[in-house]
Amino acid sequence: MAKRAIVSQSLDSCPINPVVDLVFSRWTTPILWVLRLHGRQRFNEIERRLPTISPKVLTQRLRQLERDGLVARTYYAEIPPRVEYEMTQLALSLVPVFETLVDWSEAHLHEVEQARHAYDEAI
Amino acid sequence: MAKRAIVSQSLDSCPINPVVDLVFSRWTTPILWVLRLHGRQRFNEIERRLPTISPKVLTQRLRQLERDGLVARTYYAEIPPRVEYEMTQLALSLVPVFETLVDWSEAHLHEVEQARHAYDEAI
DNA sequence: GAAGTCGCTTTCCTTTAGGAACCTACTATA
DNA sequence: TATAGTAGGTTCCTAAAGGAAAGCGACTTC
Repeated sequence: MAKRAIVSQSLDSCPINPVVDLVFSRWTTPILWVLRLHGRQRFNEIERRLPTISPKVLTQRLRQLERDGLVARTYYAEIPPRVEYEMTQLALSLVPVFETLVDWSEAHLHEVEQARHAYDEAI
Repeated sequence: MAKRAIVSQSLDSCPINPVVDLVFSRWTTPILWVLRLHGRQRFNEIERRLPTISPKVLTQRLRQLERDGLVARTYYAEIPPRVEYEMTQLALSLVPVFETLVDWSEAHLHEVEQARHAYDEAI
């Protein structure tokens, strides 16, 4: 808590840092992407579509996304229990942001590859 | 290396993941932001403007940004030595992306705050 | 002669994220 | 009886990131 306060004190000069922490921490964009592509779905469906995520981490990320208001969780007290996850309106408002990133990626990512090769060639 | 390959196998379904790794890994946006705000500058100037970064990490990040083609490094063999860093054209092409993030932040970040409070209140 | 400047590098240490494997209660199915 | 499926929780462990502090070479300043 105190550490976070000190860090943010220096990082607040970068106004996009809160959004980065929110949206671009590990696994959050893949999860949101899967939810966007395949709509409302259950825990195990998400897990199957993200083959390398462990259930522990998936739970952690989904809880965080739920707390941040980006994912809605619906619990059905059936047997066996059923839980469904979906993007919220707030998360949907991020879609244009993602599209901007996809556009940049398509336009410029190969330049990054070139730069890396050039850098590595030059030792 | 092998691990990275396995990970990307499952994360490539999220097409913005390479950009996220590139631009939104820790400290990269604050560094780019400082370079954008204050233009071409020296190592110690960046360090002073990011009070909590350690020189080791700043060096690591600058090298990575240089390799990725986002930052240009100019070395002057004077005594004491002088080094200047600046954004490349490639990095400047990211500015609209950053602005999209700032816009989203201004429009929606308070909703995230509200969602967190609501979640925490509900235990 | 001591200290400061610059752009790092090196070493050591702590923190943290994340993976693996196992566990839960309950039921339907084979 | 055994197995599978449901949505996770728990424990243990390791790899990696990152911070703190010291040092370096070559020179200038006090």
